[in-house]
Amino acid sequence: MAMLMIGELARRTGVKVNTIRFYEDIALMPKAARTDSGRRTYRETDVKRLNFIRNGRNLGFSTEELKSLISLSEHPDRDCGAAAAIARRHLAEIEARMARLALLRTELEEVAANCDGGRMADCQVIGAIADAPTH
Amino acid sequence: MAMLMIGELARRTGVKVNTIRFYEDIALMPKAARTDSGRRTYRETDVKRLNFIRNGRNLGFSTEELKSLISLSEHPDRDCGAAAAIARRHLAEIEARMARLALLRTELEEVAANCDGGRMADCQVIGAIADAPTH
DNA sequence: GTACATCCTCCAGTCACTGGAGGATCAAGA
DNA sequence: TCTTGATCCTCCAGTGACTGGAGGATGTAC
Repeated sequence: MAMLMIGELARRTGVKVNTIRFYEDIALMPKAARTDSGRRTYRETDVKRLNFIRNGRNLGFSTEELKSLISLSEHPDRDCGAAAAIARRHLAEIEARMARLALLRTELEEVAANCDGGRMADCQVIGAIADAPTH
Repeated sequence: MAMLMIGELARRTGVKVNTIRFYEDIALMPKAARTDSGRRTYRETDVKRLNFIRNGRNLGFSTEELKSLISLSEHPDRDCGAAAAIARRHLAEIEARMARLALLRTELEEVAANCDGGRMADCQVIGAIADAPTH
């Protein structure tokens, strides 16, 4: 089983070198083994874990959520309800964000629509923001 | 015309005291006049400006965008096309974010749907994230 | 006089990185 | 053996938009 240097791990996963080191700092990745001269070395399990992390981040999970999910997955005999709960909570957040953005878009469309390039003094954009509904 | 202390300005606009000071630091609000003992004082124009800022932030404009909009609005004879451009660019960003979130929701629904509380070893959530499509 | 609210400045923390300085190590070629 | 260039190391500052707190000064009401 070949050892990888951090640059090779970065290439294989698409995660930047600095980011991998950062993940080690916050304990999202385990402390890497080192060569005699102090360079980090990695194995296939690290490639898998980092891919999991990258995918999770792409799905919008926070690093803390990913820590929980990884820690859960390391106890194969436990109940997986906790993992499902994290995913569902996350989904609810996304739905809330989408709803908020949809509202925002409607308001902004009104703001943006009414400007036809007159003088600033009559600018609908400024006026619309000044009078925007309070949230 | 009455002078306001920072706490009263905060109460009137719903913007926190610390945040008002922060806005002054980044020059989104002008440097406030001070009393002899060094306390900030505000006038009605500051209430209006801060309301504009709060509304703009609620609409998702960045502080830099708001600086531009305010600076534009201080030149009433200029063309308002620049203000409209900021609003339209912002709208486009929001639409892009919404599209991205919609994709994400679909993927997450799949992740979350398949878990019925079995053992972690068979957990669909973990598996689905591990195999998530690469972006 | 004293209690309490409010104000001040300065600083650290949030989240998830990113980029760079300054220096060590490694492999390959001349 | 020497040098070049790539890669690695640690440490630190910056991003955006605040938030919260320490420690101390000031203002007001009783």
